[in-house]
Amino acid sequence: MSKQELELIGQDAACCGGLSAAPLDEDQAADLAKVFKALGDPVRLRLMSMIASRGDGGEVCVCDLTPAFDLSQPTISHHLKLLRQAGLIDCERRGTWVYYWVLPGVLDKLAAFLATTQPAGVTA
Amino acid sequence: MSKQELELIGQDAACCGGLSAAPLDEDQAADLAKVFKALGDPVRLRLMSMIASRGDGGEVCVCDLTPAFDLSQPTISHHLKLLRQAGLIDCERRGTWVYYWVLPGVLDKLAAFLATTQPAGVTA
DNA sequence: GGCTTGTATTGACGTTCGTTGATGCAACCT
DNA sequence: AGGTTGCATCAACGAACGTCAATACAAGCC
Repeated sequence: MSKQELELIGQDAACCGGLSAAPLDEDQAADLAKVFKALGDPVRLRLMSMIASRGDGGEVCVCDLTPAFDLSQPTISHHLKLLRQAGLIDCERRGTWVYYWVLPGVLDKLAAFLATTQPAGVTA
Repeated sequence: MSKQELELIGQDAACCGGLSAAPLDEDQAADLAKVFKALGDPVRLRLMSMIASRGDGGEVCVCDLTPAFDLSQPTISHHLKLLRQAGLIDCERRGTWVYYWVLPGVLDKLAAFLATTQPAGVTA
């Protein structure tokens, strides 16, 4: 159930000094744009927020997410799939229900990528 | 020349505790999604990076941005307009040329919004 | 004035995206 | 086994997006 994420925030965002450090090359830009594009939809942003606000290691059942929107169930499922393909979240089926959580470190790596003041000691 | 930005990263991202603090309401999500959508294109990400890497208060002439892409001049102009409407950059015409710069604080506010570990003393 | 250069806007095109109803699959319960 | 519930996938639709050629605008130069 959990496969095919991008795992690009590790190499690109963390290592290469961030958006303001130096001009991105085409590949870095293409990879990172996928992540921002995934966050560039109100429904997906709310989904991310609902999942992320469960705290570290927290999980949310799809059955708790869907009723918060005026959208059909396939639409929510589609947005969750996009977030998963962007490497932001992962999921697991337990019995009848499917639980989603935020992949650890992803949001902080993205934040570090955007920040203009680079945190000390990130050279490694 | 400089008008019609969003200026939403001030109210939403900074004040309301960030993505992981609590579920976003629809309005916050809609506003912030516009910013992430603006960053969700490889060309616009590279443009942002090229402008932001000029440092604090740094400016870039359009004539330095356009030749870095295999795209027509109107396309670059269009992407710059979207970044400006998202409240990320601003511009000014000086003589024949137009210079762009990153609006101060925007990237750091976005980074703070994404970070799961909220920086201390942001309650005000 | 006209000519040239740099940038923005317009109008059109093909592609991608967001959404839905219908359907399929997985797991539980009699 | 059959029936029910939760979630994913499929196929199709309109809307939004990225791109371009053509055009318009602004400023400098002759």
